[in-house]
Amino acid sequence: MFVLDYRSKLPIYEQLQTQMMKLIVGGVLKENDQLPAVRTLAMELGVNPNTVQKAYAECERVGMIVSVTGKGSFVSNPAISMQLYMKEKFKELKTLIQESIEYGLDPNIIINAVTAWCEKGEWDYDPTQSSH
Amino acid sequence: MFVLDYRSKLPIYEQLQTQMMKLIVGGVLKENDQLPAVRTLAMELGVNPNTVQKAYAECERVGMIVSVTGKGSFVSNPAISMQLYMKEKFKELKTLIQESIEYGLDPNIIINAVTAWCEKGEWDYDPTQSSH
DNA sequence: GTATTGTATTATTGTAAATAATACATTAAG
DNA sequence: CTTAATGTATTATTTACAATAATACAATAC
Repeated sequence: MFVLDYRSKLPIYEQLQTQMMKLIVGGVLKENDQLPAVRTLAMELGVNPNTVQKAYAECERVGMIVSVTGKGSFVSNPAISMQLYMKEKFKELKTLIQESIEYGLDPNIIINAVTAWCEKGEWDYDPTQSSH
Repeated sequence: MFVLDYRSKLPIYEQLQTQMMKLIVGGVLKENDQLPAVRTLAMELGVNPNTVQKAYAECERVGMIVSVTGKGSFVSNPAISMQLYMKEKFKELKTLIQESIEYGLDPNIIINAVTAWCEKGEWDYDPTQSSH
């Protein structure tokens, strides 16, 4: 269910957190689906229960899951999670674009690239190649 | 010349590296401009020479500066650095957009947002608000 | 030859992630 | 009510790495 990269600079708990959020937003995990118990998942992944708990806690903090002592952890409303995810992604996107423009990238080239990628599905489009 | 945030999660040497690359790509530093000596900059910033050296080494690794023992460190061709920067930024941008779409964001909404931001300068535009 | 510069090495310190080992709290099941 | 399973919290330890400190070496300019 989860894939960990121990060589990554990203902490394990962040990797877990990110992947879990993606599963929720991507619809793989449905509303009220029960997540593996902290100890169970820790066993499966070969990590410490505290590490899994940290990931679960962060997911709950942003409202993507709900954890209840004695019962377990459950996926909350996917629509709301999707909203959270969208907001986050658009924030990242805006920051990246602002920084790019601030340091000299041509806004029109950015629009052309994004359009080619999103509208025409031309994922091979490379704005740094003059052939376009 | 450089501003360090000691509370940041980013290591000092990465902050230095990033800021130096921006100065080069942004045209503040011209071709063949000599950078401060490792020891000098370390003194000015109140950090260890090794930390500065690490930042310089990384800038040289990607070809943005050239360091010569006994002479100093110098800005290399800004056009090439800009190319490198553009390639990197567009790679990040594509990855972010692909991931966003993969997990449900509407490609048209992305295009609209990017267009509003880049073409119209409407940095307040929020694609997650229905008022638009 | 001396000073300045970049580079390399070794040891030490500080911080944070991750682990380990428990303990406590709540819920479900019997 | 007892037991098991669950989430949560705490403390100590280990580990990794950034950063420092103190040198040493290498190449260049004067």
